Amino acid sequence: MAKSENIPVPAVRRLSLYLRQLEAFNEDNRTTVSSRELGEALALSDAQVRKDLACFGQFGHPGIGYRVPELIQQVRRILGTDRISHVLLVGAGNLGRALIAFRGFAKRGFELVAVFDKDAAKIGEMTGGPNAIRIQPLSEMPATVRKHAIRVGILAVPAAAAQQAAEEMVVAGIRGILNFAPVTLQVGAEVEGASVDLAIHLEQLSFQVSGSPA
Amino acid sequence: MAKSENIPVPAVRRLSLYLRQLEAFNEDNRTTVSSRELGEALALSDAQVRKDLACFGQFGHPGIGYRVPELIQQVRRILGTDRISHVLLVGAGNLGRALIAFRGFAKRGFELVAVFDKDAAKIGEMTGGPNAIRIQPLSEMPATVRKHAIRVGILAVPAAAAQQAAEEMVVAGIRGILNFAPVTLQVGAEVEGASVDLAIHLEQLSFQVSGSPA
DNA sequence: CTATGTGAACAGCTTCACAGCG
DNA sequence: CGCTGTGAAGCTGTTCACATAG
Repeated sequence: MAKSENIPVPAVRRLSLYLRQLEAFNEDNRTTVSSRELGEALALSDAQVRKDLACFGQFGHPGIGYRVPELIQQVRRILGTDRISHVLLVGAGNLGRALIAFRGFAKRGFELVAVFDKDAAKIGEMTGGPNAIRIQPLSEMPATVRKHAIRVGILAVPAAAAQQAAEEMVVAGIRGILNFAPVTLQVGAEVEGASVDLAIHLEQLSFQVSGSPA
Repeated sequence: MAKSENIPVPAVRRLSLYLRQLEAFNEDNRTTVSSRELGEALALSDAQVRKDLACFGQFGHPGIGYRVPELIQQVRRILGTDRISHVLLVGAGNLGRALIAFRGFAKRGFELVAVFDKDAAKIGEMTGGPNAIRIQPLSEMPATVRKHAIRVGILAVPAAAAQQAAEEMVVAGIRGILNFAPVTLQVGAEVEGASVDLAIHLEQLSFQVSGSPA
């Protein structure tokens, strides 16, 4: 039975990995999978897989394992990606444009419906590449957020502009920010933040590669 | 004194955050910082900051705090970024090109010195934008890795090509892979891996935004 | 016999609280 | 005094081992 409280944060992170792997199994027409198989594909123990899933309900079938399509549906429901979520982007620079062209979002239940930039020269311009979309001024953000019921936004502006842009996103009604700028955003507790800093990931690898013995 | 063993993985992750914040303080010409101030800027407790740093040595000065330039130097040394590290990129698609144009690497001690792609049509082409660089065939990777003493590589190819590309990187001598493809790479224990999956980060935000009360 | 779900044991990380130094 | 460094305590997450179900 679902332990509605006491859900470890790491378990939620792994839930996304389970979903990704389950979808891979599903495309290979696997119908069931055991906790051991799922764990092996993700370098986790079987017990870990079972404990994580047990946080949210009883999805397994003793002697059988987990039915792949069923579990996919359940995990999507838990993560809130069983319906399409509208997402916006602030910052149409190099990274922002790469994100617009990225086709991986739709597959996972996200649709990029609006792009904003501070630079007046970019406003109104259509971005190139696939999924082209019109760039709007920041002033239109509150209305667009309301219109499309957007809750999550991606922030891809230079470090110096990030804090202010984040504040404008919060004012516009954004509840979760995926931040690509190399700064720690100071936002209220009512807003969730997640950061991706490319240089930091390289640093971590650098440490691991230097530190481990040959 | 440095506890040369028993270094918590989370402490190493935070080390990169400390460095980033210290550099921000340094640009504001702050000369010293206390564990409390450093922690506040990163939403961590003062004790956490002290414990983390104490894993690697005694850098603080009682009554004063930490001297900013001194600590920056120490942390860089620990992370292995006190010298420039050469990095390669596999995959010159949308994301790859955005990474090539990204100026944030150099500031943190990384230099992108080579780009590889499987697509014969792209070979030899110079990428556009800043930091333009020639695209090489995968067959040249082993020689280039040796020539530039490259240890870390960025993998930015489609999911279906990622595993094979990763294996070629390992054969070429790469020791750490930063993977942007939405798959779990199966690599030997002698190779370090780190993954960035944009859809997964959005999923996590989606969960947090849905799950928390209004 | 296979594979889940789960209490109990274990390990690891964080917080606390304070001695000690400048 | 202010602030670090650190043992001890507390807490959270993981692994183990087994009862249970198909």
